[in-house]
Amino acid sequence: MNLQNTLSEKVKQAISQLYNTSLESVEFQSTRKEFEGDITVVVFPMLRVVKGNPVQIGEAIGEYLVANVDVVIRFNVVKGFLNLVFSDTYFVDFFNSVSDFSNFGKQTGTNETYMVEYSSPNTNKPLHLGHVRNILLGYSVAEILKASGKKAYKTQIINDRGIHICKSMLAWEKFGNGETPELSGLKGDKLVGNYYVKFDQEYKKEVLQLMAEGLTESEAKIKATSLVKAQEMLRKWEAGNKDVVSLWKMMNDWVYDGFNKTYQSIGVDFDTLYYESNTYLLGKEVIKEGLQKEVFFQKKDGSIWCDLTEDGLDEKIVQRRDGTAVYMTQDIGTAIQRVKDYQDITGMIYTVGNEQDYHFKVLFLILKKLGYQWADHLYHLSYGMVDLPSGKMKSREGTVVDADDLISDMAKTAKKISEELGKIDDFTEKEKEHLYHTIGLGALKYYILKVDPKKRILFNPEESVDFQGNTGPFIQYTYARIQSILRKGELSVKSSNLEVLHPKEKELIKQLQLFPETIQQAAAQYSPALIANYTYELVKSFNSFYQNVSILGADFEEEKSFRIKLSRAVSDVIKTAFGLLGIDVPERM
RNA sequence: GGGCUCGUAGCUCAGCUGGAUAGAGCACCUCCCUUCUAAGGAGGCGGUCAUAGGUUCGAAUCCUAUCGGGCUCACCA
Repeated sequence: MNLQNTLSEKVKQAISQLYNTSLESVEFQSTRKEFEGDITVVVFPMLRVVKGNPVQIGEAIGEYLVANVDVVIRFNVVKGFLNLVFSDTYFVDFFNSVSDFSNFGKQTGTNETYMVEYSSPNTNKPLHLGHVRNILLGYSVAEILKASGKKAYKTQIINDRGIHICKSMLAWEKFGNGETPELSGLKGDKLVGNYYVKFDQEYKKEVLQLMAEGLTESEAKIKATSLVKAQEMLRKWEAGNKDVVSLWKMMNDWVYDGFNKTYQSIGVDFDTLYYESNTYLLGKEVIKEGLQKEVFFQKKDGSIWCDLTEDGLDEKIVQRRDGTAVYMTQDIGTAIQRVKDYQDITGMIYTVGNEQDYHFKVLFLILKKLGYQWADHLYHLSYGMVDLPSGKMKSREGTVVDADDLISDMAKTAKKISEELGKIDDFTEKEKEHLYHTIGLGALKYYILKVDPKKRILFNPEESVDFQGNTGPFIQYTYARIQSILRKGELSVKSSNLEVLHPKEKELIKQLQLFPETIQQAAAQYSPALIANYTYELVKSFNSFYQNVSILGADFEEEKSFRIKLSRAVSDVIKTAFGLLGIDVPERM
């Protein structure tokens, strides 16, 4: 039982003894820094059951708590706020009770298992900044779930099939002259992406040509030869045409090779993969089943629908009149397939942009109507677009920010700043490159993850490489500084029995105490931002401590030892927290 | 037009289930490197929490309306 629950019980006792009525719950909040105290009881809500002056009630409860709870040593009442002061030994005891902070805050073992889907790119072009936000969010949420005691499978569904890849294939056949990643030295995804662009250029030319010949724009767009050929190619693919399929395999393999390099560079991974080419036909049996269960209904023309008007939504088609599946059908089938593949799944998280909010609302509702228990634990991890100061990113207009370029740019900036500071001149070139990558990536990841996923991000390249204040590198830097302290101050292991703490020490310990709770909250809300902001607060507390009390030069051995241990605890928590965000921390920088 | 979502300092963002005088960072100004990494610290400047109503002891937070930005309303994926 934690202290807050104990206090809550004691306050209820106080109320029943002093006023002879019972209280349902007690409201706590952290004490504002301009007042003395470690936690605050809000008296106002009690006025419903206890008649009287809030200040007097506060005083009475305060006296009761000081008399009956050891850790409460003083109190003061301001208006309706009862501020309680804890003894320093309470904080020392808490600190000593954790022998090792390296896994502090992480829970193990509940029986919940989530499948977290993220990234899920199309295979016709390289990953860009939009994917980066998706990837960072998905990976981080999976890590946070694991830290909160749940099991998580990371997956992605690779959209490897469809007209888009056929376009790249067609352009490669026509203009490629047998170019391969090996021959050209290009990353596979970049190479395939180039042909997609090539296709679009050709296509546009043809459309203009046709319009010059007198067709309307919409006619021309349909009749352009390139497009017709691409559609033909897709039909051949669906029919299993050997040549088309083998070309498709070859080019997709190039792309996977490129994607894997990018994933590796970002530092994310997957436990299992799904390919649309294997899943796009799933779901049709479920439609039959749903018809029987009357979850769906059939219109006169033969098309099949789900009526969601009672739930405030529209009717949604799940099968075309020609009997073919739509996107929704596929998603229904894939969800069910996943639970067949991994039978311990209790819920699923889909990391997909907010333009699909409606789609997922409908999908989840349909799955629920079909009666799957796990349908109650589906979550659309929806996130806003990433815009540039110049406006939206559009792949066709070439205004996208390429993921690989972005990462290397961030590393370059890190290099520039590091070189100016000159603290790592003794590093080897290889060590330096590694560090620049760590810092640049840390800046990028933190910049994106600290923002609430729902909000759109205005990606300002200059700001994202800011290394001061609430940024990844600043936190990494603090971590590195602590490692330096630990290297210099040999740690005497004797336990500390200090009875008096410096206010800054107390502040730090309070901050550390919040970590487990923060992880749980972040997991419940699927919010890496919560972890990011917590870490920043912790670092600020540490810096304030660091600047205001001497660590290595403490007067007594015991004090010195305590402060070094405290610093180590802070760095352990930073490392854990950043691990949840997928950010590495360097030993030196 | 219907639905969803966002609107907090000049800029980028926090603000937990309603609670005390709304918080950080950047930018601008003042101090602090002979001491453990100054990518730092201490302080100052800066707000009608989009607007108007409502709910109550109390609203940035909840409700309603309005304004503004974004997304979405395909037998596309």
